[in-house]
Order: sequence, then structure tokens, then C-alpha cells
Amino acid sequence: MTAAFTSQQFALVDVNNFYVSCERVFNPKLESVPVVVLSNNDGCAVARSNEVKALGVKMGTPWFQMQDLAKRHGIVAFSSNYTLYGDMSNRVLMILRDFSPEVEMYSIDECFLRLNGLSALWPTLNDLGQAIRCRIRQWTGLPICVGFASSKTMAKLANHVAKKHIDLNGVCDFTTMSENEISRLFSSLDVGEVWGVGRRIGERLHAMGIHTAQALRQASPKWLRAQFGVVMERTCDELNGISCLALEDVTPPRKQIICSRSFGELVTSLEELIEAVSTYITRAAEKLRHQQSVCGAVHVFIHTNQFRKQDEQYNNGIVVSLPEPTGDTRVLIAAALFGLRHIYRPGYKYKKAGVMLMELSNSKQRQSSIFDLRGAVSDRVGELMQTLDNLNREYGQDTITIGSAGVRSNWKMRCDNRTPRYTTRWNELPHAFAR
DNA sequence: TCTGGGGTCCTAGGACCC
DNA sequence: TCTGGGGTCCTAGGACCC
Repeated sequence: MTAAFTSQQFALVDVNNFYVSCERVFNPKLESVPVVVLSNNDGCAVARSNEVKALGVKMGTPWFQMQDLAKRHGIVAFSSNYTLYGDMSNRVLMILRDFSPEVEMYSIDECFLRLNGLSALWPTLNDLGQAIRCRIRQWTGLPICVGFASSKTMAKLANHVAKKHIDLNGVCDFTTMSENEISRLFSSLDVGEVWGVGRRIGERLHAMGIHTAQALRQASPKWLRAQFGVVMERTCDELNGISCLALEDVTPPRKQIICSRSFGELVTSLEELIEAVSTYITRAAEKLRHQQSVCGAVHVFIHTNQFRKQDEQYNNGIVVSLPEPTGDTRVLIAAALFGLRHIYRPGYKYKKAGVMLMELSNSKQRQSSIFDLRGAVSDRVGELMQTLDNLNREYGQDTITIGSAGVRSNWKMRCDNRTPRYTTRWNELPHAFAR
């Protein structure tokens, strides 16, 4: 298809400071209070309210490094509550589907919409944007911004502009701007703000004298390709309104599934690592079966804490191939523990372990090995796993587990200040009192 | 004391084959 | 002493994203 000759219209909808905003929905007293949400293990700030951003706290700042600042300014910190955020994210998605049949959930807090033809239903795209903001605010309590443009990369930038310029009231539409307005605006945007330009490439572009989005837009695509590869060439085209990135409204199944965690306390014993790895495999296998895949190889890794220079360091991982693809938690655990025993060395203080399910394929088109005479057996296994998943979904995670996942908890994450899972657990519903 | 987790894509280079 | 060339596949590493 010749994208260059087909005018497209995209919207990017992005929830402002998503995790923080979710917490505020259920605790309005947090409005205008500086709030951060911490990563797993209460390690780093992964979401910051505007008040916290104004204090100069960068994304990913370790929580222990901002203790002084937190005390001085009364920063409130929450452990992450992914159950809550995931559910709120789904609600936003459902609402957006009312506005366009073509919605791509790009990340937990961002959606692309394709609007071809739909914009005719609204006086202007700005009206559409305001309608979306209004309904999401009313139905979920979440604040969002909307960017409109003729390519996804530009829509991302339009959203960025909508967030920065208060007078735009949360909506920015590039599609009706003149070439002059676009040039002026893009000249004020650092090239690093462009989607696809990260730290490394940003530095190189600056060194080459390309400082703004406008300069990148005017660079030669062929030259960019020679310097940086095909991705940057596409980015340049996209900045010129030539849509190269299609809307992906059907999520393709994951090609790999990872589950890894840092430990709450340093771990030395094999037994504890076995518990942790068994637990991670259990989580990963649930995701695997949920997307109807089976897995052909398991990667296990362990490492020590790289920040503790005084400790002897050890990192290792191993890939264990399976004789035939499977979704059976028990087989996957056995493979992972086999690998773990291979790479485990006593005498180190381990900080993190993880597993990666690789070589995923569709469980419906599973290819049997020539030794597999057990079609009936694998059907039984499928039923067993299905039952396990159903019970755990119905009665809560880990109602039924595999024995090696264990009951010790030294290795479990710190998560000291997590709010209730207000929207997905009956016993954690928010209370409302009438006066 | 305390430093996240989960993904994708592209490219270069080596192994191997004919 | 002379010592090809082209294709494919795989992997590791690097870059990006949120």
C-alpha cells in the first residue's frame, strides 16, 4: 500500500501520570499533594505527579535517594498496585472503543485510535478530543490528553504538546495546522522528544547538529538510513506526515514471556532460589496459556546486586530446551529447576532471579515429537492446567500451586504501601459513608 | 540499608553450505 | 606460491519503548 498517497488520521490518548492518577481517583485527598508510585520492591519512582516533577525528580529515581526531598515536601509514596492499574486501563480502553472501532492499546496508559472517516461526525477534531476527555473523566475519574495527526509519530508529539501547553486544554490537533505553525512548533521541541529517538541516538543527533524535531524532519531520509538504519528513516517520514506505522488493533501473541523480580532481601540458599523460580514460572505459564501458546525452551537467570561493589559478583543464565513444546507448569518448573541447579553457585548473595519462556508457538498447532505417542495424555494435561487456571482466577492467585513454589517469604518483594485492589476484589471495595 | 520489570526490532558477524 | 563468492541461518548485542 502506498501510505504516502493515503491521508490518515490518528489520535493518541494518554492518561496523565497514570499510576498516580489511579491512586487519586480512590483518594481525592491526594489531589495537589506530591505523589510518587514506586516500582516493584519499592525501588524507584515510576510515576510522578506534576508536583513531584516540578521538584526535579526524574523518572526512575531510587526512592532511598529522595528521602530528604520527600520529608521536606511531604511526598507521599505508594507501592505499585498493578491489579488496580490494569483494571483502570481496561475501562479506558472500553470507553475509547465507543469513539472508534480501530483502537490499538499501545501500553497500559496509551491508546492509538484510527479515525479515517470518523472525523466527519464531529465539527472539529478538537471537539472529538474534548468529548473523549470529558467522558473518560466522568466515567473513570482519570485525566487524559489527546493528540491528533496524520501519523502515529506525529500524534505522539501532538499529545506531548497538549500536555505541555495548558491553554490547549488537553487537546492538540496537528491536522489543521499550517506548515508554518508546524515548523515553528517543531523548532521548539528537542529532538529527544520524538518517539523512536532515545538517549543514545539523541546524543548522536545533537553532535551532528540536529537539535530539534524540525531539524530531524528536514534531514534527508536516505542519509538518516545510512547513519542510523531503517527505523530512523521511517521516523523522519512519519514526522513529515507520511504514515509508515500501521495501527495494530489486534494484539499479536507475545514472542517471549518474562517473569523476574528483585528479592526483598539478599538470598544465598538454593532452596530459596528454587521457591522463587518456581513461583516465576507459575506466573509466566499462566500468561503463556492465557494467550494459547506453548513454549519450547526455558531461560533461567540469577544475579547478584551489581550496586554492591563490596560483594563478589556473579551473573549467569542458561537456556533449557524442552523435548516438545508444552504449557504444563510442572514440566516448565522441572526444566527451570534443572537449569537453576546448573548455574547456582553457593557463596554469593543473590539479588534477582528470573525466567523467560522462549520459542513460543500456538498450542492449537502443536507439533508432536516423533516419540510422542501420548496425544491423550497431553489432552488430560491441558484439562488439568485449565482447571488450575480457572480455580486460581475464581478464588484468587495461588489458591492452588505447585509444591516447589514454597511458603518461605524472605525473597518476596517489598511492597509496604500498596493501596487496596478497589475494583477487582469484593473485600477490598472502597467504602462510602453518608453523613 | 535501600537502585524495576517486560517487551520489540534491527544489525553485524560468525558458522555453515554449496 | 597459489587460497572464491554468495547465500542462509542463528545469535548476541544494542537500541528503543512504556
